[in-house]
Amino acid sequence: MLIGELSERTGVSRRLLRYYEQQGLLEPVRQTNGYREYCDQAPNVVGHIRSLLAAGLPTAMIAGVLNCVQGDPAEPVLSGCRGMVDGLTAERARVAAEIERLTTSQRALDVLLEAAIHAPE
DNA sequence: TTTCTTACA
DNA sequence: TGTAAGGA
Repeated sequence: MLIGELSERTGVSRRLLRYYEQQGLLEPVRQTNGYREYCDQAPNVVGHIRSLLAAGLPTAMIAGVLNCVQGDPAEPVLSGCRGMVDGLTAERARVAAEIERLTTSQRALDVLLEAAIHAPE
């Protein structure tokens, strides 16, 4: 299918679809006229890209994960990506650290707000 | 009509 | 990201 159809079926703009290609996330073949030709799995792949992006994964890592993610984006099926586990584990650790940092900020704000409640006008 | 690339707002 | 330009 051409970019227009893929765009309609995924709700992702043509512009963004071309951007995904630039990032190495999608690799459509080119017709003789230069038009991008996407495979039947493209809609699913785009779905995976969106969920992976939502998970906060950097595009560089998404490119790798896409090679072993299949099926409906709602219920991803992973196969043969043991090599990805380390990367994903590291990413999870990064997210956990971020949560800790934010939690610390939240506590600091709570202390301030608590003090504000008792502060005189 | 649809798509392509490049580049600017 | 949207959009315009200039082609195919």
